[in-house]
Amino acid sequence: MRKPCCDKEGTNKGAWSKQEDQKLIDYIHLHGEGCWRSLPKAAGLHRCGKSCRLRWINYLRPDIKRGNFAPDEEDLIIKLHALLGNRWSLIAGRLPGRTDNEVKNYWNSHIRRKLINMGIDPNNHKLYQTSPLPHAASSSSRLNLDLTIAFPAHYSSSPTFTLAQEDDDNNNNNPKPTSENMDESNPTLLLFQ
DNA sequence: AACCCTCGCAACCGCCAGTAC
DNA sequence: GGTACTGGCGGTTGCGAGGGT
Repeated sequence: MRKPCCDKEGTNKGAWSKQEDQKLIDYIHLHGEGCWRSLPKAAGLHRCGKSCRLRWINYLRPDIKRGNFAPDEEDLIIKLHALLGNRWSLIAGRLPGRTDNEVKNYWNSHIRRKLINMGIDPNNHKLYQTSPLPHAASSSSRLNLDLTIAFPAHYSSSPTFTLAQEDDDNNNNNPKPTSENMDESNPTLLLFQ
């Protein structure tokens, strides 16, 4: 049996207090990131190591960009999601200052709904066969319908843009990156640099 | 004013891959 | 090669805020 990542007894859960944040920041400034399992004890925090890591990565890190996503960031997320699927950490890696959790939340709360309203299946970026909403057909007509994948029209003219892989019918809604298409040298992803 | 509902976001959970022994 | 440990990831949950009735 796998041991739990931490002793659940005596560890705090839920929202972090300012004091806890400060302890974590101070400790990482002094000792750097890493060894999350032993960090809570060393830093005097009654938290799980995983919880500390998450708090630092998603909220306390100094290089985090907070606030609304710019339109170009949103476009990039849509494009990357079409290529990579729900690989949020990879997508976030292409968005400086954004975290995987933030991108994931933004996708689920904003972009996903937006695509659905446009008649686009957010899972595979294809137009719905039968529109889930009455106005979906007219909305989708604003897109370039020549594309199998329904990217915004201004991407369709890019001569360098190619799909990582074709969707083989309905059993592959979230194409996973292969070692080949994850390669920095792959022209598919070079487009986004 | 009180209640209900929806939404956005922070945080948790469980699983998996990599690594050390 | 097998096992244990750790970090990282994606899915999901829970809570607070804000809007509507």
